[in-house]
Amino acid sequence: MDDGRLRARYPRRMKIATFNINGIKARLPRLVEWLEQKAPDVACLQEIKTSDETFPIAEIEAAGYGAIWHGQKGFNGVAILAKGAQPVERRKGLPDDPDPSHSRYIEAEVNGVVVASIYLPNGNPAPGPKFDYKLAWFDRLIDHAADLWAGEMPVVLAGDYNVIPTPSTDDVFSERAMASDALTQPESRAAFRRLCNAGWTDAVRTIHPHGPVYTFWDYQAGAWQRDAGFRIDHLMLSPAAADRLTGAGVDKDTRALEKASDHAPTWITLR
DNA sequence: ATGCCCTCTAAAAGAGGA
Repeated sequence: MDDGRLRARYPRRMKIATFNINGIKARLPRLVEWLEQKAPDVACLQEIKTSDETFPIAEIEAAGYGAIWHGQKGFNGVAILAKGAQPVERRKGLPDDPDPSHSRYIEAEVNGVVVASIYLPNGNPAPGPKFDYKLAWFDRLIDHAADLWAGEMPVVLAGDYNVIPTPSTDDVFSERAMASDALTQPESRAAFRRLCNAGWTDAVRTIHPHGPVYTFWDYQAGAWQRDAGFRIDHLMLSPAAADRLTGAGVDKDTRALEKASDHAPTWITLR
């Protein structure tokens, strides 16, 4: 086997991104540009907001990506794209979901890595049934993460967790402004800590231990212009994946474009 | 205190987002 084929099978570096695109149909030109410019090896998408039948697979394949998706008409919806490869689907939805009508989880194997694309419920208003649903969903994710932990392969749990991990301005422009929001509630943060304490590594914060690393800026009230953002898109790594972590970042330039999503793509590199 | 804005679907005096 020549070196080129070896590199294709065992790439020396793998870039894995998560991107809540807020509507894949409205965002398709931005998505294709981003794939061509940033060339992630794997892209986990959330809020594709389209049914399975209307997923724009032709355009994504034309950009050089294979894909699997778990769609839903109008809301939610997740996908996993792989550059020059077909992600091998492992599951759609979490185990034991009492309400499988929400399309919020899809999991695949790509190049020897298990990758999940996660759209955790927002949970507003808190308290209330939507907040209860968020916490219950998070508990099921943590249970499933324990099962993945027991497997052989490195695991990356990537997505929009809808949790601001800490009150620090490193994670949120104003804790006070967000005090009543489901994203900052003690129960939301406790669930996120349970995942961390189970041994999962918050990749972005590991690479950038200090300073703001926002991933979301609201469309309203000039949030982008005044950098009123927060950090809710996370890539959580199993030990085998964390051992290979070499870099992480946020594609802030993508948020500045016309017709941008309110989230920015967030990524890691693994050796 | 509330809404600011955006996308979806339906065709709204709307729902949902974060």
